[in-house]
Amino acid sequence: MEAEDLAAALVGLPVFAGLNERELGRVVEAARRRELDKDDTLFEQGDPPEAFFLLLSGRLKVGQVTPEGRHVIVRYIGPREMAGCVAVCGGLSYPGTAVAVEDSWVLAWSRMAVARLTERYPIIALNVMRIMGSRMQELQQRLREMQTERVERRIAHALARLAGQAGRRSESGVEIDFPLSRQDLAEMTGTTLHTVSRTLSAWEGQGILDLGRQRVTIVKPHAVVAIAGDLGDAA
Amino acid sequence: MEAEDLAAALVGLPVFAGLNERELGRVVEAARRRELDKDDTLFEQGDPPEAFFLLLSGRLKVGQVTPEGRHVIVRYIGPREMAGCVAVCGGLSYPGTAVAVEDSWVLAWSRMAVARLTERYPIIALNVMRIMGSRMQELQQRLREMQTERVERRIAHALARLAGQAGRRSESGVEIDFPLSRQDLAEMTGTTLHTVSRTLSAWEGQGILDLGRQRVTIVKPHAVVAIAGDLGDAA
DNA sequence: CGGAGTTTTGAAGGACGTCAACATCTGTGG
DNA sequence: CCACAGATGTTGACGTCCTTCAAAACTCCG
Repeated sequence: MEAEDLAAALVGLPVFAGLNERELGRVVEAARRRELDKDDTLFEQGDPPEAFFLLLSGRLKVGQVTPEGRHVIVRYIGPREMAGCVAVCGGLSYPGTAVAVEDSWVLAWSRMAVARLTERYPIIALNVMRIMGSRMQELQQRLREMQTERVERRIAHALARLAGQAGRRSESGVEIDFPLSRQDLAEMTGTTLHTVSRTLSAWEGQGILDLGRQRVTIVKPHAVVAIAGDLGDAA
Repeated sequence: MEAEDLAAALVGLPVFAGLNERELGRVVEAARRRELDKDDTLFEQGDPPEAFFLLLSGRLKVGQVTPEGRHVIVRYIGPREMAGCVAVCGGLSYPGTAVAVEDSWVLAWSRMAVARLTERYPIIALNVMRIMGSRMQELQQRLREMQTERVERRIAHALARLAGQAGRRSESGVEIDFPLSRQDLAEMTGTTLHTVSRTLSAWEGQGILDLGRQRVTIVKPHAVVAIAGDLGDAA
């Protein structure tokens, strides 16, 4: 990919909204490109934040490990999304570990480059502020779900969110477009892989889902939304 | 309180770090002061975000209500802390409702004033970015707790956090310095007031706490931290 | 003193985690 | 090409943490 193409890829991104083409070119020049193979680690929980990333292609999984060794998935990051922004915004370390769940390409700006860019183009700081605001709303919503909702609903919510982020229309419905295990879903929703397995199996029995190894296809999206929403059953 | 005193009150605040006294004066001039009586509402969930606030004195409770009518407390805000920042940072509405739990004073900047100030003093945007970064870390930590920890520990965590934010040394220990009901603690930790009552009573029996109506005093802070940390019992 | 809000405590039931065993799939190497 | 190991997924039984339901005691305030 050439520099011009990269700049083109940045057009329309909320982070760089308000910059013209030439300015985008400058921004791209300050970045390094980096390729990640599946299962490669981009940054590790606790590391000093050296860079801020933008995902060009592929998909990342950001997770945390508790002192007791329990794994939690904070979020998945798709193409044209940022990663590492929390840490670079003044954090002392990355709060989580980012791993590629597919082969991926990222753009990386060093901490210094970020400082220079935000100084030169203050609008970037405003854009980041806006994006972090919406991420905080998202986090607050998940926190509320965790506090008030049953496991079944939380799983439905997670599936609905994933379908929105990474859903691909297939012949039988909407397929989550990256390898997603029962364990992953459990770590997203604060439950166990057993409960996830049971729940998904039940839904498959009702024709709502089509399941495979590390693969979920939503056959009846409306049913999933209904479960996530407020209806207890959705036959 | 006079304008000069207000400017003095702003010195040392992370939001306005990097501004000199004269600039702080300008910032103060752009704000309106507002008094809140106990139980007054500062802003309501869903309202369009009209202003951004800084708490001068007193204490606010930010909560959300789910579509099903369950209440969740997002956070408490103490003196010198910001409120409404998520919404003003590009949100379409306030994500929660802010209510004064004590008589309070706030400084309020209208949305337009915020836009003018961040344009004139870009460092403010950078500061806000930093603050939001640390708040996001805090939120992620709570989310992790909700997913991995038992109720008992979550309550201990909540108490430890509150003691840090609003603890006042009294003769018998550290007292949470504002009215805090069992229901409030339940809404912070995702449980019921019954479970909170039972848990706190047990701890009082062990001499860890001293309880009253809407009042909690931590007699043995180390025991609370131990429960929150990793030890199952703390006699 | 009355009444509303808060707190305590008991009992019963259920949602979900834990433990255990087995099935299935994938990739690797002989 | 097949066998095997390791990862992943399924399912059942059981226990328990916690919610739900219920009732009573307590505290503050007018």
